[in-house]
Amino acid sequence: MSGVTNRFLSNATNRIDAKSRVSVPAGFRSVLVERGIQELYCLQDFVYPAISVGGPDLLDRYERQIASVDPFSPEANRMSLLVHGGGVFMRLDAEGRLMVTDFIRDFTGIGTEVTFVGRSDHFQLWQPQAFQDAQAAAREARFSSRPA
Amino acid sequence: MSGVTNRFLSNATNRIDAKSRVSVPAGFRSVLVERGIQELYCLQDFVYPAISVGGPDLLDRYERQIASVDPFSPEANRMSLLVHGGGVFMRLDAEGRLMVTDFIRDFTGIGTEVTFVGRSDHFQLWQPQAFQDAQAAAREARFSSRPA
DNA sequence: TGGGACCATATGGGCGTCAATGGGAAGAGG
DNA sequence: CCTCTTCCCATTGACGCCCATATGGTCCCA
Repeated sequence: MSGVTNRFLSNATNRIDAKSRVSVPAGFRSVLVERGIQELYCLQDFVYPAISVGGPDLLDRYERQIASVDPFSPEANRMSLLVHGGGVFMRLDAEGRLMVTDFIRDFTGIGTEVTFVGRSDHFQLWQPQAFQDAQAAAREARFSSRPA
Repeated sequence: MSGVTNRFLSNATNRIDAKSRVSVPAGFRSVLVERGIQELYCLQDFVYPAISVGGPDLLDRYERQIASVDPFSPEANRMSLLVHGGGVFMRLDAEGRLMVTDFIRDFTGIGTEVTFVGRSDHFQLWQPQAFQDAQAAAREARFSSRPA
């Protein structure tokens, strides 16, 4: 079924407080509950300056990929460096907020606000303007000729 | 299963004090406890300028790898030189710190700070900047095939 | 149909606990 | 006898856990 509560959809922008916390949009939180996700696995996106956030299954998916090659190969070493060394587990506080660490700030350029972007089976953290730009660029590339 | 306390994940950078000690991140320490690891086996990574740290099982795994290739190959010879000749056992002190020896400094270029990098079944010690660079390079190289 | 009670989300901040760090003193080894 | 290491305790700063407030929207009822 294609209900609304079991997928991460749409986007929202929230403010970061003085303690570097930001509320995860309520809609996303209910998806997390729906999916029984408590531990959040966070990883740098491979293409965009964004942090991907999902359940442990997100990590599983990458690990299966690693397992498919020789574990001692430089290839596997490189993947593990990103997936294991670059990935972080986080949890939300009682109010459904997460910490915006330097790890997240440095990679995304996030300053005072975070744009949450649904990606179906996970969601992402973006610097608001970067998200606008990337979306505009994606639109541009897909529908090549369109006057603004 | 992909619990959080039974694998080494994510990364953290800690300072080395005047006595050349550095705190192992609390998260990593609990994984060590979880796995019943007391003696730490350390050796040089085959690819990167990093020291790999794990339990005695880490040594086992490398020995099996050596055994799986032609024992007279330059490859096996080289691996044995590193694994058997280059490996070191260490222990943590009561506060969960380890000594940063010259063996570690020389191979990694570590100066005043250490970046601890989770690698699932073991973790690594990196010079902070070297880790940043290696990760950026790995991301650049990306995967040959990507998850759907 | 307009007003108001009610509710959920987002946001702000206090406070206790624990990890990270620094340094002193006792013990082992050369 | 001197140095290097190990054990122990003190400090501090970050993070988790808790409760308080604001803001916007919805529903109910007059």
